[in-house]
Amino acid sequence: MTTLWERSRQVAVQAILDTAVRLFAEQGYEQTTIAQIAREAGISQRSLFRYFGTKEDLVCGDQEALGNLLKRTVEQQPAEMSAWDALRAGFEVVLTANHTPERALELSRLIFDTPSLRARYIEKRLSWQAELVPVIRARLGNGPGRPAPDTQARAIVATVFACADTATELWAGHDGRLDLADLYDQCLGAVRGQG
Amino acid sequence: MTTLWERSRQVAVQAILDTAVRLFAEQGYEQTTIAQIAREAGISQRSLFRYFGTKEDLVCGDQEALGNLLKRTVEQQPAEMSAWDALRAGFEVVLTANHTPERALELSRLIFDTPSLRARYIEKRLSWQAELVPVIRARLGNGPGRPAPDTQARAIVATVFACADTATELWAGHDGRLDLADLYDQCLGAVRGQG
DNA sequence: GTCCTCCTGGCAGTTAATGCCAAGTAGGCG
DNA sequence: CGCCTACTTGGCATTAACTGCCAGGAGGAC
Repeated sequence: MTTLWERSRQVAVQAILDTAVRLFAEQGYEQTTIAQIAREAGISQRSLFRYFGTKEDLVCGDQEALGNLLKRTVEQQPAEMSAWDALRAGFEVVLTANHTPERALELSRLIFDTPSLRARYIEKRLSWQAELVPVIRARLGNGPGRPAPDTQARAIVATVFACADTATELWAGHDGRLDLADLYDQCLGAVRGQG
Repeated sequence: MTTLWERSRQVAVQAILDTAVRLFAEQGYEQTTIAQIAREAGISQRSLFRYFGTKEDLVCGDQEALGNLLKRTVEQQPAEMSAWDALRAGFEVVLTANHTPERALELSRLIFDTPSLRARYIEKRLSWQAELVPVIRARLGNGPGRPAPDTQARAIVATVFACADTATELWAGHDGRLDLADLYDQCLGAVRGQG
């Protein structure tokens, strides 16, 4: 039940999203105004702000869902798997669940080329990081002479995200011709010594 | 020559900065308007925007200088020093050059607690990263079977910044009672295996 | 049909930020 | 000292992202 509203809402969201991404690609993010997107999507400016709280959410909005997916996937990895491998597995799942590669490439380029978008994107990712820290901490063995588990977990999560980000940037810079998972492994290998 | 203008400019900048930081600490960043800062600092709103291009620059403004300092310091490390050690040395210099610890703590907390500020801070950080990549690449030995130097350099720089950020967040969370350089080493150690 | 609920659109208002122009001030020069 | 030039300052208008408020319309239960 309560389906028609939700369905038309989904349709509206998709129409707005398509319009926005098209306009951003055509004339750039900063040069595109909310008024223009609303006009071309056939919706009022006021309602657009109800669907997407901010202009940046038009690009980074569905990151929320990906964050949850990542967390759930990492949690479900076997307990004997190391923190690094569990995160790697989560990253892999998120990659395949993303969008079509073309769309993902378009969005990645938009984000990496627009400072304010990139900042916003990372801001969202920081909240995933925070949520992942306890999950990773639970997976760490408390070896002797190691830093506090919290510090350790935070550092590991931050590093994994930094490498994922770097890999994505390289991937977008090469127009998606390289394999993203490969790039991720290379980045992590460069950091952890041939990992 | 051209001293009186520069001197009074310095005075004005400092007065604005003090007013702004005080107001931010008192009532929060979002709740403080540019108009209020300008009024209390005895300057017109228009001139305030000439000194500081954006509201966020009132907090993150001098990060620019720190970025340059970091880059120069890393460049000047002996050629035989590893990329990791050179970055570590640069980080150390930046730490001591920062501000008084109290001021640094206050600013760090403000940044970490205010999403838009944190986003802006990361944006600045990303531009340092980009500038540091060629410096680090020049320092990498082209061992066999390694990833492309560019990938390697980007990954290393991103990781170092991720650890520095994590350490700063932990430091601010503990009210500055822990040693920041220690935290940085712990983070990097957790990532690189007892580094 | 009636009522209730939720969504939508318009309108006004706030805030950050930018361009423009007139007025003021420092400093060099006769 | 008086003048001219260079540069700064402040007020005004404007834009763009948001937000609150309120009237009106479209589902859905009875």
